[in-house]
Amino acid sequence: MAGIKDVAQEAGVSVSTVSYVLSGKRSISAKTTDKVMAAVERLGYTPDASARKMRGMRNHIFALSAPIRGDINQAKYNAYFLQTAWQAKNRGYDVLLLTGEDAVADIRRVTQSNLVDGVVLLDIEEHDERTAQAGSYSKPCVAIGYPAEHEGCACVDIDFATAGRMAVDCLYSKGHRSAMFLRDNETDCDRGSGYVLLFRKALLERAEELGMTIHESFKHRDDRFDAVEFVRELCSLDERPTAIVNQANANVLKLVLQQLQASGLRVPDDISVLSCGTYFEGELMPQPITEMPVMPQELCSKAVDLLVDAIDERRDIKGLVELSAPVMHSRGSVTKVGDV
Amino acid sequence: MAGIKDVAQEAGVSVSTVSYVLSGKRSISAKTTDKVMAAVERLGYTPDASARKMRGMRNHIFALSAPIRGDINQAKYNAYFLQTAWQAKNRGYDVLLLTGEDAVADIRRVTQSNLVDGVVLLDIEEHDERTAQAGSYSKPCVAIGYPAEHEGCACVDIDFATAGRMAVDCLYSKGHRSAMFLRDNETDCDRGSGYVLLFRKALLERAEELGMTIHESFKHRDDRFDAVEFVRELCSLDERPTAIVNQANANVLKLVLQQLQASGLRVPDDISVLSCGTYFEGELMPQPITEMPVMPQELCSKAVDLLVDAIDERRDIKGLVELSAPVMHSRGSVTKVGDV
DNA sequence: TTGTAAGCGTTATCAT
DNA sequence: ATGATAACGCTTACAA
Repeated sequence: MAGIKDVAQEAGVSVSTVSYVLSGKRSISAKTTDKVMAAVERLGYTPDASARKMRGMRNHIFALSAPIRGDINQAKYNAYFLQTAWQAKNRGYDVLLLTGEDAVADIRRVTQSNLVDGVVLLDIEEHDERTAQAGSYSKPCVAIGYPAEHEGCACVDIDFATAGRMAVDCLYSKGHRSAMFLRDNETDCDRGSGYVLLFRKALLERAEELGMTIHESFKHRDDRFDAVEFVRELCSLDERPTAIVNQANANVLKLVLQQLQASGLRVPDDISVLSCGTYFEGELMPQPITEMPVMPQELCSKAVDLLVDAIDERRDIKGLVELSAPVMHSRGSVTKVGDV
Repeated sequence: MAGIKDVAQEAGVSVSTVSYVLSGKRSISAKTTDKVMAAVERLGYTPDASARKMRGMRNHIFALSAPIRGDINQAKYNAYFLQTAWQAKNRGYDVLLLTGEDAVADIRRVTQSNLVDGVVLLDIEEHDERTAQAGSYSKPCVAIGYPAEHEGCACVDIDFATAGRMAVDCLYSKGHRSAMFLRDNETDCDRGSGYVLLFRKALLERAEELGMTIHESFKHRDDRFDAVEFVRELCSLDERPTAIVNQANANVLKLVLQQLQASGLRVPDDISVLSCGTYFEGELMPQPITEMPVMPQELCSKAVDLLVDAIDERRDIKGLVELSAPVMHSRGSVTKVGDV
């Protein structure tokens, strides 16, 4: 591998001249510049990343922590991986993927050894060890999610409390007085994903305020969702709910939509469907579903911007919380009901 | 940040002693070891990754190239990301994610600057610039896939040619003489994903040999698969095919299965379904489907092993090709037909 | 068993 | 406008 010394020799100049030509940090004569660039070209010289960083320069790498937890289907994080990597590249950073089970240990290892300049946290739980320890990391840290303990890092998330209220308000204003709340299997809740809890709390509270009824239902058999049972319960309720608020994934919702059709219930004529905190972009739904989606692109973009700011501008982002307003994408699956 | 000098001072020994205690490369008295370890603990010392690598040591990072191509649904690569990261960690390596559109440029950048010790290539096309250029990378490289040009790197893949023949043999031996070939929308084919081409070629050739009829069908409207039209065509054929060979993704197959049911065709009584090169583990299929799956775990494991071997043992893996035998997972969706 | 010092490839501070 | 050189934090050959 050709080093800066080889280039200097090839060009007949000193190493510092080569360095300055490449960095542009001082004025160099056109002739010298040409000689050096030619030599660089000829030798295929690329500066060594480690040596460069030894001089106190940035590494231009940050860690992306997405611990693999056996029970969870991780497919939904793919969009976050790609968006983070993409945004990082836009800002001149590479992404080091950390998927080990002991996430805190991994983060400590890569931050303390100066392998990375910062950390992005994915798949945040309500009580997340990674954010709880963030204050002790030697590099800035941004969480995509909104955990209870977040003094040591910045947080970026959708405002799920508002989303919960918006969901109720949307339905209530269209005359709905009773709705089913459809969630994924309980794993996520047990783990305590913050957004699920927040959304549910706000949903129930706002419904209470307005005097709207929310039926919670968990129909899972052998870890699989039972759509037939769900629809059966829906139909058997005294005052049949006129809407479904969905927070489950695409597969579960598809099963429900199918079963509704099989039961002769048309969407939205017989029942409205509103999906929240989901991401059906590109998913093949039987019909378009009105949605307040999560926004991987927006969240990742914000997170990366914040982190790069903290790194490059030495900005202190500890404890910062940025919640994005939920956005309602009307796709016709929610309609008015009654005499409203 | 505490450095090795601080530790040496704190422990009252020389820097080299600290280094040797940590590396275990020479025998140190128990007393000294204790003193040093205590100091390391007290100061929370972690060696600097760059400085370490400057001394010719490995970086213990490799690049994972998965270029974002606008038209493709990247969700299917998630399993490969995670498996690669997981296997890498088992072998003591971290993974740097490269998703830039100009993949070759990214790879050159990280290999030439010694940021990574090796490269793993994902989502390989039949004619892939990344493998075509692999010979000129300054680090070893493994492709998960089997492209035309692969002199400069190692390749790890399922043996899709054999899979194609196995699919035909399986159906033929059960009395099937005519089948529909169901593929994803044509994007993958146009791009020329190697495995799709290989599988199709072998499938058609073997069918020809045995005198079996394969109907190819592309029913896509507005970039969406039209299951209704597909089943209509299936039923309208003179000698109605008794089997479907599927290579499309879970969503497309689900639509077809649904439509078959709607048309009164039962699987496998009225029509057999065999899926190849897919990965339905954990997907919610209406019913279990006999499958020759792709095997992310096995492929990634092999790829990582190969790469780590090349890095740590300086083994030359250029041009190496390792094809895994396809495995048939019988799940009851293929049955005998006629008087066999 | 332990210490001293050279050197890895850069960048930045001097000097010229 | 350019060159010589110290320094970054570590590993290891050589000395004691």
